[in-house]
Amino acid sequence: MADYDSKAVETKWQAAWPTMNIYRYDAASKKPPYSIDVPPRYASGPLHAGHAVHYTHIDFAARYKRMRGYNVFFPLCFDVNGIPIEERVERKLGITRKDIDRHKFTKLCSEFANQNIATMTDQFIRLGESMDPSIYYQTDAEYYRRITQISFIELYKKGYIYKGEFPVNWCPRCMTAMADAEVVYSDRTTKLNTIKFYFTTPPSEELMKYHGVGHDEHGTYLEIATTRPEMLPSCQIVAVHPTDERAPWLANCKVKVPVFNKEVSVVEDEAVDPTFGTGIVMICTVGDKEDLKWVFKYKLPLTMSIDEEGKMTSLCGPYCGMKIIDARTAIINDMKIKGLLIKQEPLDQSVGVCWRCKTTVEFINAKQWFLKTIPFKDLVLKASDNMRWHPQFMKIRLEDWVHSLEWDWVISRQRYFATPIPLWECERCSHVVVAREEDCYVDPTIDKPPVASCPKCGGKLIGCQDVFDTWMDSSISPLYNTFWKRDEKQFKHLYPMSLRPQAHDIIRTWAFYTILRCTLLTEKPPFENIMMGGFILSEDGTPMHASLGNVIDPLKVIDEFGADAFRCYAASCALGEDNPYRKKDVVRGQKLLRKLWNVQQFIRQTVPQKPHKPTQFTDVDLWILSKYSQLVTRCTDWMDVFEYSPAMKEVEFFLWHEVADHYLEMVKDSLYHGKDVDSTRYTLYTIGYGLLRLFAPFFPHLTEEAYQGYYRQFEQSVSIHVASWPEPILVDEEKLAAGETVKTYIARMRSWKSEQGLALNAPVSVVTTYAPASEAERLKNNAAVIISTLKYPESHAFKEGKPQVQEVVTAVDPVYAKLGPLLKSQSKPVTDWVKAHQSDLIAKIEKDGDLTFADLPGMKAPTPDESLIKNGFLTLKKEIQIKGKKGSTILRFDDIYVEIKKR
RNA sequence: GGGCCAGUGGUCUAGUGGUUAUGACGUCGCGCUUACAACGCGGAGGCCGCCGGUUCAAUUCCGGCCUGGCCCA
Repeated sequence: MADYDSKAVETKWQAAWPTMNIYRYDAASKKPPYSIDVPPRYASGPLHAGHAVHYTHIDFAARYKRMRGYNVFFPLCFDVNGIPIEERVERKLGITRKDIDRHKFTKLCSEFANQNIATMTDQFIRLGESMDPSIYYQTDAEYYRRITQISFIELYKKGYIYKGEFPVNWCPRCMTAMADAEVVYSDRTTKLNTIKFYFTTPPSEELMKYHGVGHDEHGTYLEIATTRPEMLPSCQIVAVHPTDERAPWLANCKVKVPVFNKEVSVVEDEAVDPTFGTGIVMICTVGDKEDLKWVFKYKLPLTMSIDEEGKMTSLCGPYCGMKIIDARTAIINDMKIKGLLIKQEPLDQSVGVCWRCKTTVEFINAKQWFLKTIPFKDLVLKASDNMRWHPQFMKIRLEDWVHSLEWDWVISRQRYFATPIPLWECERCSHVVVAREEDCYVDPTIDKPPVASCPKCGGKLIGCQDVFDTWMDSSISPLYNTFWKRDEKQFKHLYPMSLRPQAHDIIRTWAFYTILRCTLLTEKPPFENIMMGGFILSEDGTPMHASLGNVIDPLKVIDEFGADAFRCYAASCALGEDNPYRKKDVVRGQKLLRKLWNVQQFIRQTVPQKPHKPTQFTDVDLWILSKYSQLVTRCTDWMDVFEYSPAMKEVEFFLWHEVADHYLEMVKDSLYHGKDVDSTRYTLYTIGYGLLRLFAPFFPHLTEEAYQGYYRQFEQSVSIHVASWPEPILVDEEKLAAGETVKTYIARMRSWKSEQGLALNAPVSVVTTYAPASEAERLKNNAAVIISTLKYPESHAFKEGKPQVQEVVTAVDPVYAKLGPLLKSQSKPVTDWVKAHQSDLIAKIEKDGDLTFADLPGMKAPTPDESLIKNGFLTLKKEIQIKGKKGSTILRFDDIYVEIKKR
């Protein structure tokens, strides 16, 4: 029979499945829905191994639920808005978005994304994903953006949207706002300048004894260290830590900003680092993110000393119009001349820079649109409590994030390639006119407002130039998927969705925003289960980065080993944990596939027709059917909680060891000689078909090939992927025990034969097997199987008891688990004494047969007469020292003795 | 600096309050046996990250530290 050819088989079924309609969500179906809120893949480039693993995990869930009888909703989808795509396009064409027409630029972005979508769609197919293209969406399409806009309008009507001023990250060279994600950090050395802030009224004399306070001919001053002296014009406040020894004297004092002579107060604040500089900090609008927090906390005016071009503003008096770095030099020089500079020292710091041009990022104040978030913390937390998190601990991350939120969500971006904000503003009075829901999708940079002029003052309405943050699109995926605002019946049927799968790095974004927005709009949490994938690292345990050249291309792996083998690696990744790429698990997959294929070949060859249920079963058949039933139960439990690694491991172990190594060897001879074939063929068919279905979510290609090539002719389902998930059949405890005894007996004899250089089926002249009563009974009942498997002579006999051998006790071992709880602190001296007096104890046992606590000196025995060996406080190690009859060899394992005629 | 997760034979990994720790890949030895030599049988290989604490008993529970990952400052 031919070897398994993964490449040919995978290609074949990947081509056939789309025509078979087996992965379709059927809106008319009576089956319960199982809806998956698939992460719309971001269209900036092809998938890497990490994405491939995540989507494969989702596919496991989809395939499993399909087999469990659900009408599975598993859309193919892509996320196509936003800055990273804009930037890829700019880089590719060597332009900035401002160089060409706005709408031409977005068209280029669209084309770029669509190419990536085509590539990724092909990748999904080659991975064996069962996504449904009939419910396809991409977030930049008008049908999707329409829903984004409607969801915004609904929230606007509820009063949750407002316009406010907010500083944004700004690159003065590229002249653009940017998301935090675009800011990278760079280490550089700068100068820390300690400068004088004079008190406007003389402070308490007692303050003079502390550090950081000085006096000269101009008065008393505070020493403040700063790396940004050019920010002095926007200095609003000075802060000291509340536990600082100077704080009681300093709080509420007034000091004068050097050079600019502006009066500011001193406040106490926990966030001040008392060990940095002089322990006193000046707070400006806005130097860095820490300043921003203070700005909000103290409600400081958002005056800006730097403009959009990175030049000093009119606030800066004589320095107005200078570049930042020139202004810094000039101010330092002026302070030196006026004696305001105490010292300059070098300082290593990490600054935010533009990822593209490495210019230091500044904060620029701009009018922005916000969605209220702070008032809804409890709403989000409650919604998350009503979802099942897998793994559970990931919920903590969401909770930490929600608790740490300090301001509302800025949803506007000064960008092009995203969903337009559907509103117009009056040129004259700033009155806002929002689009009508029925008009969406609208683009206010092109489309006319719903009213000709401002309803308030009659002024001209200007279309909003801003666009939405991309998370505004992706965080309504559950609403888009469930036909919200389009088909009320489907929406009621599908919402909340059954499962949100995602990675843990976007809990604070995708998970948080989705829960927030969907709950605000529907008053119900958006999903019932949330499954968190971990991070896939490179083979050496470091993160994959294009720049490090350690990115794993899943297609290369598939070319070499096949998609099913790659999926084996994916299944071996524990949920929620970071996993390095493990080639060995792909190799393991390849081996496992081959084994599964070969076992299926064996069944196919020995079971020509679907067998009827026999009236009588052999013991080993009942044994393997019981094991199989237990396996089905355990595996189902794992699948239900998205734990694919142990699920597959259990099935793998059963296939390879219980079935292939033991069961098949036991039944081969009977099959070849036509004994008990009804029982065995039925059993083989049952576990063969069952195993194939248990493996189907993991290895969709091989299982389909094996199904179509054999089981299909006897079964109803057009594909194994719509066959029903196996059910347990029977668990017979007595046969389970009997089967284990037989299996172990055969395995031991088999290893012995192998050690002797004998093949498993080489004849061996075993005369008698002795075993304790219960085991002898079980072995005797299965004598035929044992004799035929191990090739014993027909004359071999199973006997109860022991042969005539001499047994010697070689060691007495304490049983810690029994002795410890009884003796507590006495257990160590006792066990040590036992170990030290082996020969005495052995002699006593040989004389009396057992020991009691009274035999162990130096201890207070709670029950002095208790038999220690009989009651399991001590165990004995024994050895056979003399053979039995002449010309025989005795083998022993546990209490079983096997007498073999010497050759 | 903070939150969460992980640290177990060469590599990767499972798991447990009971002293003899699971499996895979690799490696070594032996063996072609009518599904499978890409297979079978066997072997070697571990102070379960480090330091303390709780306990009769800790790889497991607690605290601290170190290293790596994700997120946030």
